[in-house]
Amino acid sequence: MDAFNDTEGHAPSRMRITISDRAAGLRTRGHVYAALRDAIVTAEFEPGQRLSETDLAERLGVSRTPVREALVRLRDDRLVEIVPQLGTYVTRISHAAVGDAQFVRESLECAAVRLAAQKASAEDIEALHAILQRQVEAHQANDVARFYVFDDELHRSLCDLSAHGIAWSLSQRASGHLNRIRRLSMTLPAYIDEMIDEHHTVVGAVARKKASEAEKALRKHLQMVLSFLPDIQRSHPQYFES
Amino acid sequence: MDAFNDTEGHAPSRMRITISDRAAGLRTRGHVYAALRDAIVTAEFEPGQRLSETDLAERLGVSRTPVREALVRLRDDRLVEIVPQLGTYVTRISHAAVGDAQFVRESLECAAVRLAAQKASAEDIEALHAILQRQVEAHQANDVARFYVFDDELHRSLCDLSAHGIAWSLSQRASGHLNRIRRLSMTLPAYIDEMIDEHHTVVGAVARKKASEAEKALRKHLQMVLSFLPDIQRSHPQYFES
DNA sequence: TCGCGAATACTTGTATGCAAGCATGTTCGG
DNA sequence: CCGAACATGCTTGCATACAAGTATTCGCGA
Repeated sequence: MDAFNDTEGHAPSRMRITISDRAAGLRTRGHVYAALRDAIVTAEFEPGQRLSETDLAERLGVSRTPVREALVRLRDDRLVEIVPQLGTYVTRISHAAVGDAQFVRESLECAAVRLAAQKASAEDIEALHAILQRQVEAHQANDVARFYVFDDELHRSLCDLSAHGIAWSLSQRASGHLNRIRRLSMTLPAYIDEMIDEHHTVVGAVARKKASEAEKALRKHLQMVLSFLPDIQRSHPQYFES
Repeated sequence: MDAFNDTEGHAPSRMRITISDRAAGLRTRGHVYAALRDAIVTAEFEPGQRLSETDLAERLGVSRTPVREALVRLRDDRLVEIVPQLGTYVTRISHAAVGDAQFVRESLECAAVRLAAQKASAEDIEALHAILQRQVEAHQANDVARFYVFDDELHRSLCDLSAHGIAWSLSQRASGHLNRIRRLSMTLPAYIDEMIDEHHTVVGAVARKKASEAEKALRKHLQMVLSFLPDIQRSHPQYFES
């Protein structure tokens, strides 16, 4: 469960880890993985960019060993490609990888929301509405970053309610390519109102314990991310492969 | 995609890697991960057993570095628990982990089989039937190991037909606890006839392009593994936690 | 004989050194 | 002037050494 918890740092998205951080907490490995993943997902490390273990180790103030372990995990996430004796590269966004991530996310989260609709208690529904409310406030404050924080929190809560929190862990772990698109599209907040509507639809269906309705609404909602793809590919063609 | 390909060695399940293997292929890392995972899933390394990086490195004829990387991946698989400055332990089988694995497998494979039913060509169906045939022959020859090899092959083929081979990769990656139960139950071949029947039902539904039927049949089939759980827990109570 | 303390032998986490291989730049030859 | 071969500097893969911490065990004292 906490296999992925390390990675979703809501941290201020800074990649340079201060010496004090290292001295204080000794969980350097988790920090390195989180920092690198965040840097890749936010496109601070651009798709296609070449990474150097030595360089990363220096910039992070650690040795190559924890950097290597983090890169191996990121390879499992399909976010980097390690070519022996040649180099490590940030993967370019591919339609196949995006499609796979979308498939995994739909499969797991839709299955989870069905269970959530069956199991959710009144307090659970209350908590979901609270998250929705805070997300609306973030939108009104024009705070896009916070908006997406609560977006994640809502989806995670839905998975947790299914009693299979692993759905969210695996979904996030597999959604590296999708999240890159999502982050890149943060400058295109055209559909935000629509997203909020869809969130209300999903939570409403869960509250009324309509599993199939909730699944259908969530699936439609998840597929909206894909609508960003053409725009992103147009504005950042060098980030995509072939 | 090949992130997990390393691990599913149909290899003769031997854990000691010969020197020649090491000198010849330089993919020691994949070998180490595959060997350790196989040893855990086959209960050669028993649940609860303490592992030592140094010991494993000696037995495998490599250094601690590739062993460590393999153990980190196995930690993501929830097959080992690494306690800093204390030791690395093979996780005991827990109902929660089994339930999570079952949830993931059902979600991904059932979603995949729906797509498979829609996309499968005549040749694809033919290939599926061929696998079924060979599995029946393995059963008639009383070769339980081969039976399970073709079982995996069938499930993998169904996922591949969905054009999302990642479904099988992630499913297997997440099914460590389930596979341990399956391996332990290889001495209880009571339901094998039933399994074959269910396989035919699934493939038949796919052939007739009945997505919902295929999904329903596959779900029922997947849930049968859980019926092994009480027996296994009775015969190996020390493998389970709490 | 029992109890407590200190030393020891382990563990993992990290850092560093060495080996093998590829790419590029430079230099020498035609 | 152009081309090819060689040397250099980079990369990752692996091995090893050091550091920090814990459990156990052995020895000593009451």
